[in-house]
Amino acid sequence: MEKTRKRSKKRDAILACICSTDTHPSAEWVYTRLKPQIPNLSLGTVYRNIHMFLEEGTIVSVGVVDGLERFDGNTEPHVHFICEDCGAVLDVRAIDVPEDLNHRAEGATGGQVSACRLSFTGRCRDCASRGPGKS
Amino acid sequence: MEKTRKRSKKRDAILACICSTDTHPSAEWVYTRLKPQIPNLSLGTVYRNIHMFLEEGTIVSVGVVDGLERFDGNTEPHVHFICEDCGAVLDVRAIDVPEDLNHRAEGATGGQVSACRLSFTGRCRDCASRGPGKS
DNA sequence: TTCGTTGCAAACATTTTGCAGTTTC
DNA sequence: GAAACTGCAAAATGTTTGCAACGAA
Repeated sequence: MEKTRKRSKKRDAILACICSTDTHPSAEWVYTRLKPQIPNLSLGTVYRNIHMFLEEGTIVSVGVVDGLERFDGNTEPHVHFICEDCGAVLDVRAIDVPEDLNHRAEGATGGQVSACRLSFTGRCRDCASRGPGKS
Repeated sequence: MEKTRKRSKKRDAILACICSTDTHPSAEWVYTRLKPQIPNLSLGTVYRNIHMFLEEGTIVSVGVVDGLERFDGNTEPHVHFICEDCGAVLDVRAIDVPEDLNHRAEGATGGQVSACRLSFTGRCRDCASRGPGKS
């Protein structure tokens, strides 16, 4: 018994919001951004829909940064840079994920690989240029 | 004014616990494992010390899996496999992180790279062999 | 004796969930 | 009209923190 899915304006808006930014937003970010346009939006709805998108593969999780899970509407495998200072998540287009890596990982582990994540952590250019101030 | 650090048996035990396993444990896992030997250990202490180890670079974070942050006493850069089914985090020794990647990332982003993380997600061998049952 | 460390419990922050009302088909 | 979707608030979860007692230097 499959669960039929109905359309909803809020769902459309949430997905559009995630896909129209390169900030790799968190649920709260999406909520805050949509709230002015959709005053009766609730945070629970954002979480519920994001979870749906993840399940169906429409979006992807970039991981948890400073306690907040971050998402990406770009489901193509690509490399990320995560700033430890400001929490920014940036795409690194100059480096790409080696093609055969997933297969090699399956061979090495004997498991099934569904995704590969390659990311760097450090201080982004803006934070680095603000001087060596640690935090 | 530097903060001098005093020795503590609990701290030693926590670090030893993390370094003596390849399960990439969570704070709670460490707590549960040490509790029988150290009955008056408290979870807050585990968190506090883990945070200390992270700061000084004695251990490393592997990321958040199923809402739990996981740690690794092996600070050498290496590849991980994360099972979506059972939450296991495994080392993938057959694949290694390309050497010059951090430098290339710095060049590409203009920032300072402190670490690189390469990980696969999927179903581990044990879970995969249990048949295609989704969850 | 000094100051870092700890237990304990309360505080926090993020995410999930139950339910009653609303929207979509 | 049935079933999915949503707002709301309460609950659940993982982590942090304040404070008084404790332990190492």
